[in-house]
Amino acid sequence: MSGFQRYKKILDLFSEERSSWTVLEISKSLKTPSSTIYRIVREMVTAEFLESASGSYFRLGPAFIKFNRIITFSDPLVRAGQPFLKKLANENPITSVNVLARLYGNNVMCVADYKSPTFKKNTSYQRGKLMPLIYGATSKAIIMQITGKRLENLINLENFKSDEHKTNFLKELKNDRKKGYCFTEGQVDKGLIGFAVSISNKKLGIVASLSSIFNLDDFLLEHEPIIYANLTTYGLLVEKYINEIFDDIQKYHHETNSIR
Amino acid sequence: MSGFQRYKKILDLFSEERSSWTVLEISKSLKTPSSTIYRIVREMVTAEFLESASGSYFRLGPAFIKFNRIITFSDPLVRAGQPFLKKLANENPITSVNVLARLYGNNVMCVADYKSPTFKKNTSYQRGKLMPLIYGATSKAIIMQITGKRLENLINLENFKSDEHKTNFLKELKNDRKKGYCFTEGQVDKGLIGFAVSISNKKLGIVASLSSIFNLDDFLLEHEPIIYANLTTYGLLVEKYINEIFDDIQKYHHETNSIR
DNA sequence: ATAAATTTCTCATAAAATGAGAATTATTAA
DNA sequence: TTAATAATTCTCATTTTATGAGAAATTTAT
Repeated sequence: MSGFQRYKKILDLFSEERSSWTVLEISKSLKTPSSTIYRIVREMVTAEFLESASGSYFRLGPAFIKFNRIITFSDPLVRAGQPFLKKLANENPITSVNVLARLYGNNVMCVADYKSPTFKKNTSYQRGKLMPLIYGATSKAIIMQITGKRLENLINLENFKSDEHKTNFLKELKNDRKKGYCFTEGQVDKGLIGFAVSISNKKLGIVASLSSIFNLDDFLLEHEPIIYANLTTYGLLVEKYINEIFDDIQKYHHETNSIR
Repeated sequence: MSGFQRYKKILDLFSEERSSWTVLEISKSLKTPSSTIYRIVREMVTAEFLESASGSYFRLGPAFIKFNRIITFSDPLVRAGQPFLKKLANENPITSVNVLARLYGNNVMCVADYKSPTFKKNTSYQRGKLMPLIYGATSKAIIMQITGKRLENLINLENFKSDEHKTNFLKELKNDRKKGYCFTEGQVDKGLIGFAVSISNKKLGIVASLSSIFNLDDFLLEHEPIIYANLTTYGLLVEKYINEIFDDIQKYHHETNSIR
């Protein structure tokens, strides 16, 4: 264990299911002497990446809330897209969950979501949640932007049920790429359907998607054109705003650099 | 620079105002050779605490979104209080921002907020935001729970305008402690007033507050009793739920320990 | 295609992390 | 309160890792 890994390994123990750990538990889990873990944990508490809770338990610290906030208020994709999610929800013909997701390393992560107040079911689409790479329209509208070697690498990390499954997936991807949008049914959550369009910005290295998720029960065929129209319109708007934000950032850096 | 500090110092450069940095900029700013920074940044990108953006810029990475999510879904205070903020907003006689904040190290941080849809002004009360320790009802309802040496230490970190200011603050604190709630006017944002009650849980080491912020212009004296009644009721409810969550956690750890 | 900027690599040296166990401090129970 | 136990910090010799200067390679811009 060395470098940042030393700290990362500890943080990675914390999850929704298990959000507090004692030093001894960490020590056992990582097979590392407790005197070492005590030292490391103390460091991380000082840095506010962990905080000591009751008993001798430790929890994730406030640093994550702080930095998350900075991202929310400065990430180009979130800044550009967040305000449109609610509008999209309001203009959709039926109650929906609307999601901005992007490729982060080898994962798709939801970075912003807005659920209509009337949407009842709990969904897997929530900010911060990692999504499966090969299931759901949200992810497909992201993967379909990737080609060549990069696509191959990503795909190879996934567990397909069979070779046929894989071939089919790639075929669908090609089709979706032509159509410019994705549709899936029940791939992530039972009883839900998803529609998605791609969002990207080369200069900022953003590979993302905008999607609307509906209850299958609410859905009628006549809704489809409106849904696609909405997604396409807002998708383009988001891209436009990302560009504007990019220009702002450029300008800002230019200024601060010339001042220096 | 050693240990976690090495990484923390880099992360601390990132802010809402300046959310992307090049290695060279970091290197200059921290007065550390760029070959060293390149190595460290690479590590952090691998760990998803940073991500490379356009040009040669780096941004905060997805790890923060992920861990923030884990906190949101597992932090006892957030879990217990979040669902009540909207209810509180709906029951308040006038449009409001409702806030859960807690003491984190030597800072007060907002950990959840709900703004009535009709509330127009932008406020400083947003999840993840660090609040001034000695201004605003939100913070006072937190500080007033602290006594003795700990209070002295906290207070000594603050810049009071004068000795009188400090004495007054401590006097007010005593008063508020007796009354059981706090009120301030325009201390954090001009034109806004705040009401707050304390929330705490010794076993979990939580020192927090629940507060409602209103436009001064909307406020009438007759609203006051309702506001206090709401805050008190919901404050107690939140504490009750924190206790229940605590019991759940205890039970969970008991189970996982005995299985092991 | 060339120049410039960015990033990685190498390696000797300096610095820091490690872990066993002792010492101290908190917590719990009698 | 006291005794017992658990949690945390400390110490230090040893091992491991980080450092930084500059060369080399790669990427990006002209």
